[in-house]
Amino acid sequence: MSILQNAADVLRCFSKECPDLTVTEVVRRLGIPKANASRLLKAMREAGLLETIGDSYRHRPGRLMLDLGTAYRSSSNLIARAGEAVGEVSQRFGHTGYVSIREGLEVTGVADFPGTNALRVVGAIGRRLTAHESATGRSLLARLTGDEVRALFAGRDMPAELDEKLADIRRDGFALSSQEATPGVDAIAIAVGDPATEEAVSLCIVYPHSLVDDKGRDEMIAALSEGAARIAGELGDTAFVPPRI
Amino acid sequence: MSILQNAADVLRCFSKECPDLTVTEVVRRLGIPKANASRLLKAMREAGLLETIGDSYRHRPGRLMLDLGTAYRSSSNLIARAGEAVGEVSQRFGHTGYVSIREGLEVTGVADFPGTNALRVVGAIGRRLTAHESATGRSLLARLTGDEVRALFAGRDMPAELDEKLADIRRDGFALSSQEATPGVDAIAIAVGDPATEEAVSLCIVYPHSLVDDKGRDEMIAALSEGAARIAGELGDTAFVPPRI
DNA sequence: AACATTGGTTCCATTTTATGGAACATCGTG
DNA sequence: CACGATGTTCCATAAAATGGAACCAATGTT
Repeated sequence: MSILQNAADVLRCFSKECPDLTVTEVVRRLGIPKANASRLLKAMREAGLLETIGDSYRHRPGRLMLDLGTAYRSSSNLIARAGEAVGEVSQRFGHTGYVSIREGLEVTGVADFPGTNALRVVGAIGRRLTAHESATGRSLLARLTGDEVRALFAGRDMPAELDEKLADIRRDGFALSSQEATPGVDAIAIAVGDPATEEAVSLCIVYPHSLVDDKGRDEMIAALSEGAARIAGELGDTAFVPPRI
Repeated sequence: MSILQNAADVLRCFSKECPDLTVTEVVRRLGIPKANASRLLKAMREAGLLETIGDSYRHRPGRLMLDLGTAYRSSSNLIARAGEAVGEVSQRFGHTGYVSIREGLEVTGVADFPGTNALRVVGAIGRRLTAHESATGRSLLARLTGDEVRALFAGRDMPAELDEKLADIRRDGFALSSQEATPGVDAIAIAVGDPATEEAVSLCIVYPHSLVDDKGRDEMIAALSEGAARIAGELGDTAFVPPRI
């Protein structure tokens, strides 16, 4: 197996929750011989893929990785446009907004906008959610056909009401969640895609349930869908369903 | 040379300005044989370090890299704290703020806060600045001794007035720039370090020159230095100079 | 329609690296 | 000081990367 694969496996060990690793932690997680892990981390350090924290044994991703995240975002004008649209809505209403992408049954935030209200939802970026258990994930799943969704669940049980929920999203053009992943937190999500690159992103606003009534929610849906519709129009996304409240 | 080194070199080709690459672009930039580049990119793709955009020949950093940037930020509680402090100041005054780190004679933004004023400075993150030609860079250089700074310029000419400028920063505890990197844009920067990890970051606010008078500027210096002083106190940074306006 | 041009991949023998088990080194602690 | 936990070095073997050239495919060009 290529050493690149091993290096990538090491990198995959990092996350917001686990921001640094030692040689033995890598050994435990990947089940590789200690000697390999030691040399691998050393080589990755020398290549700049990792760096040590202070002069301790702890390793974190190299500084290089910061730039790559940025490059990723600007490589996709879908993400850039989506970020712009969400940023506007986030600022107008003061609630936190983010843009996320799906990979299999997981969704990850790629951009976020903190929101300005005193009571706001924080920390969306870098957190992984299960696609079918969040509005943002379902808005992305709804872009697939029923068969494609079932294929994603190959092996696992597909939640009973998911089909129905996705049908609703396909009809309405937007997804909602109320106190689902986090108590007291509601979310609105609308997905849009770029046919040229076959990417799709979800534009999402999260807000405290207690702070927003139906009217406020509908205003945000309208604002978000205006942004999404503009992007869909510009990029020629035919799968986009103009939201109807 | 390890293939990791080559892979890292490929990754270093990416930036905000160059968010995707083809095989031949890599060949041109790195001067390696075409066959190697082709196989290297393929291996990196298979490892998840890269991905292709749509079904074209263009490559961009893998999705993985997004998470790594996030991990990097949360690996350093200095960066996290600095981000918090800058975020508060940014929001209070509506101007863009960012946190950056120095590496040799370059500084890079690691976190940014867009600012809410209609007239604001955008796009700080991922952009590299020359350390001595920006307030944020000089605030970091001022933490070094004169000899250390001269060592950084080994070979190159060290700008004549830099020594003097850095002395001022060491005395005042903050750095200013007025229309230096960008016409019409001023900046305030204060550096703070974590003795435990030997990291240092700069807290910086950038704002349109035309929008802020001396009084407003001093208020921002005060707010920023309050945040910086709190961090310095908590982490025990003895090199920190409490700013005096 | 034949022909260069550009961009990418595959093939092969040779050279360079990675592997994993075990011995060795280092550090902090009871 | 001995212990346990962690990280590094050594070695022969197994597995890679290398680079030159041939090959493939799409795109313009006369």
